Amino acid sequence: MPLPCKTMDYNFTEIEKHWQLYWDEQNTYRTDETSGKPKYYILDMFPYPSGAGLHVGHPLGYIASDIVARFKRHQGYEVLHPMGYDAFGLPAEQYAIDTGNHPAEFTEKNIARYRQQLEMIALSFDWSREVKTSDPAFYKWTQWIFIQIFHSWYNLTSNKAEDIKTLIDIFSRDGNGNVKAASSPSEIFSSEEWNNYSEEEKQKALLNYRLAYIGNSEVNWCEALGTVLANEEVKDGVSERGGYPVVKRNMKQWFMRITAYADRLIEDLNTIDWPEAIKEIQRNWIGKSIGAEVDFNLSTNPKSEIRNPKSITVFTTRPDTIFGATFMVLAPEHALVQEITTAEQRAEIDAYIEQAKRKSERERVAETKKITGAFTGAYAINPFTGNEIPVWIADYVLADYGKGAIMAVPGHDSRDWAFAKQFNLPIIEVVKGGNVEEASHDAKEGELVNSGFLNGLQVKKAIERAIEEIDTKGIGKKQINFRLRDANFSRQRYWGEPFPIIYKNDIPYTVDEKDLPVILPEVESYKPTGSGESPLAALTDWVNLPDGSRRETNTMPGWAGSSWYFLRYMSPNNEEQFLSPEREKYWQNVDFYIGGAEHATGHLLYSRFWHKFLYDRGFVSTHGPFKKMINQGMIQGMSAIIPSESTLKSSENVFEKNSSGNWEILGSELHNIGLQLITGEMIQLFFSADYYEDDQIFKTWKEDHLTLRNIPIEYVKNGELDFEALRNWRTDYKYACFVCQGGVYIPKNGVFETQNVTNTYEQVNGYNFIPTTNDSTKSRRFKLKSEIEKISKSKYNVITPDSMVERYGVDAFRMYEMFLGPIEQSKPWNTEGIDGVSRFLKKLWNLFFDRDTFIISEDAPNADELKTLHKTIKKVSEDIERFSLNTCISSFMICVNELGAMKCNKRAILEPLVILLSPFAPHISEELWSKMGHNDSVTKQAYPKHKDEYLVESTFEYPVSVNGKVRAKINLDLSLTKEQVEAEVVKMEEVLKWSNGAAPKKVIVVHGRIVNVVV
RNA sequence: GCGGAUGUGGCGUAAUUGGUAGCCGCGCUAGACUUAGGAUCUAGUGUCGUGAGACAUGCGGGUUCGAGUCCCUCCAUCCGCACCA
Repeated sequence: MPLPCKTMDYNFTEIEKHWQLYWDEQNTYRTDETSGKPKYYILDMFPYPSGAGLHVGHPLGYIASDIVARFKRHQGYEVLHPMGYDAFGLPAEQYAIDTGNHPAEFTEKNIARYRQQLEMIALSFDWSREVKTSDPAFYKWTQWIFIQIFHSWYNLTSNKAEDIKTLIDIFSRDGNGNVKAASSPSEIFSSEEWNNYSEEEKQKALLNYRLAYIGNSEVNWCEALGTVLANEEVKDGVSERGGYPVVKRNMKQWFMRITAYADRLIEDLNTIDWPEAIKEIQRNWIGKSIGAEVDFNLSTNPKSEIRNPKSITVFTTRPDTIFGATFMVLAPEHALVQEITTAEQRAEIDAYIEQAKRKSERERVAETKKITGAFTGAYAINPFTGNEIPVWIADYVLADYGKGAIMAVPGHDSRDWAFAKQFNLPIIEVVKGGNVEEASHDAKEGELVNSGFLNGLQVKKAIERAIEEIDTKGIGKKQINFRLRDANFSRQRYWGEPFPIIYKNDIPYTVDEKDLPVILPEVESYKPTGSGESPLAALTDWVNLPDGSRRETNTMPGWAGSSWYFLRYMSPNNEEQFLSPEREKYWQNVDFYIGGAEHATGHLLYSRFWHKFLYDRGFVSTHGPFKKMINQGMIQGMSAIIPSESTLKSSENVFEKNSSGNWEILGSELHNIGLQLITGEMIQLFFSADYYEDDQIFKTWKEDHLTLRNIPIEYVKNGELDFEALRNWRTDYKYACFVCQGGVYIPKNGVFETQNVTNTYEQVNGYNFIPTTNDSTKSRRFKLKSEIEKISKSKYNVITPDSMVERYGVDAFRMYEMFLGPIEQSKPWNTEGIDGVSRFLKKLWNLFFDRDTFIISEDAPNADELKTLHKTIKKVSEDIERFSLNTCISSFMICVNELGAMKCNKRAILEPLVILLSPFAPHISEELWSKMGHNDSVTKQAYPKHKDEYLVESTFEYPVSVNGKVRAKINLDLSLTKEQVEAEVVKMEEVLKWSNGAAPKKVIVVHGRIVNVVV
């Protein structure tokens, strides 16, 4: 059912409307697991529906994934290509606080706008699978997964998460003494003790082992805002919104024991096809370091008050440097500090601890370079040298990493070195290769010296040897540490998933699964309570249950829903299970994931964590959620920036005639041209970019007088500023004048009168142009300075897909987005280039028309036509596979240019071409397909395959280079051997000319490629 | 400071394995046509030079018959992390 197009005009608006309706009615993009085809799951990252809607940067990844999805359908795959929304989050909450309206209202409005824009650009999503994290039908299952995590523990022996029941069995049989689990510190109990525990005591003990547990943690507390902030809301120690001070505050929080998975999360990175950059960020974030734990005994030095010598355990990655350990440093919070501090040093130590505690986040950040510390008075014994070494405390040692204590090796650690210099502690060289008097030698290479049995060994070997010795002596062991911390899972917010948790006597219990979901209740006020609790805490009726128990009032963080949403798409309407097992079996996991790199340590890490947990517990069958991933680059905006002067008052004159008789605009001393404003209004001067660049006087003047102003980019067309549009933009621009090197454009609205210059007026495009110089080299064009910046409302550089679609159509827009360059690269959006693809579509359309008549020829194609087609099929298919979509568009252009030159309108060529193009430009393809007499959709056709036989050449024009520089060409039969080619080449006039007739020293023939003659 | 990525015409880019650097498009220049347009078509367009030619892929070296591509040094830009022992 083609549109009855009577003319050869390519009317994209009608065509696109028509076919979108058709696809909608036919359910063309509905996914069907029962098709029996092989599966392909291609996913876009979950968008947060912001109030601003989509700009041209957003659809880049969506269009790319859509092309791949359509391509895979043509290839016979059943494709899952869904879309939904990460609908909980801060902007909606902030909106609610500001307006008093429900955040759901704001969210719904934004979702509607997103949906409308996404549908507009013909993304082939199966919309029947749309999900929203804020929908109770969805978050019921987020809560359900939380419950599973809560009822699980991590068994280090089996190296996986297990049902908490298996732990309870172990406890009742053997107690916890021999349990190897990822856990919080807990007291040792026997099976007998366990069995005699009350229910409450049991629950308390189990909480230390659960994968979701309650812990005390420092949160970012912002007093001025009366709320807790997420890390990403804090910048340099102050709140991102408002810039108020943020301090650390200890609060009870839910945690996810992601650290249990640290090693598997780091190891699995080697098995997935993700961008190296993301994998590297995750590796650094998890921060695996291999080293050793070593005990240092405290000295019984008479100066020390220690009666029962104890030891301090440190973690080090450089056990080889232990002979160079000349002092120790503990974190101020270290448990032993109080115990070992001598009476003499107590005051100093207490003062140091006190000031370290008081430091706000901001001060801590600001003072990272200041070296502080205090001596405890205690000494430890270096187990290898036997020397007494002083024990210090300093806040450069972190309490929650390793053992919260280090052996300081100032010769080979720059932080220790700085500390030693500051407090005059000894520095010993133990690895050759630097000068430890001047700087520490941190490099992990060199030969050991001053190190007893390690002398002469290289660092790598020495590390192994030192660990062996530490082990033999029984003072420590090899140890692996991770930088990764357990993930805070509590938010003191309203707009998030409520926890399925009820407290009885302060012990958390999960809500019965049959009572899920725990619905987010309505509240009176969305404002923070000021006490650091979520707004839910104010709902006493909701919080307090009749039996005296109470609900958890925190909500889950944004990443809860996004950690598993990709699984829900497989069976979005299953009311009985979070995921239908048979669907999981079919879809498994995401084959190809496209999105931004900004989620490297958030969503992309947490998703892997949850997925692994679900795998351990048998809910999914794959190790990881996303097999292959690509990060699309950011599209930047092109901002128009104009220097402007806005302080001129009407009473002042603006231009003046200089001694040589030219009209000039000078600095503050300039004024006084024979032009004067008569209305008494303020005027605005805008200056051309070349004025700005070239004029020295102007340059100095601008410092004091000019502001660089962003103006709406849509007022710039083909590099020219639309004066009228700018003047109408803001009322204070009503009398704007435009100054360029050669003169000034003044609006003809009669606001100026002239003195002595009446005759020099020229009428230009509705403006009075007043030349200010006789110098004809000075340009009369008004040029714009443009700058590449992030797309944002405040820069007036937002371009919406809507405006592009209206002017050029969806197909042109889609193709242009891809044409911009490689998908991974960030690049600026420049609307001007879209004409190129727009012309391409018209040229393609015209291939099918003879004047106004649609004509398709049934003639057999010739060799050239076949070659053009098959070359294109080959290139496009290969390029989609390697995700190089910009080069696909080039190939299509070359193809249509060539067919146009051949005036080809043969069905045998154009039919495959239309199928080939349909993933990129689905509307025009569908229209042409149906015009060629087909009743079914082009989207259902098999993708063409190229045939090599049409591509083979019999001859090749060899470039002939002499000493590596191409000097001539020669057309030779490809059947010639290397020797035959060489014989032909050496005879060539050009070659003889460059070799002065002498025989070449050497001739290199690369068959079918190039010939190089060395003379 | 550490780690990662990227540097090619006026602009976006191409060159999949070491083999003709600049494909495709924008812009620009000239011309044609005309219903005078935000249309279409033709030719040209890396730089210098009248020309032969020379020089050109951030800078400087190296390997090679041959380097945008491989190796070394440096520079610039962007993005992570930032006292993690």
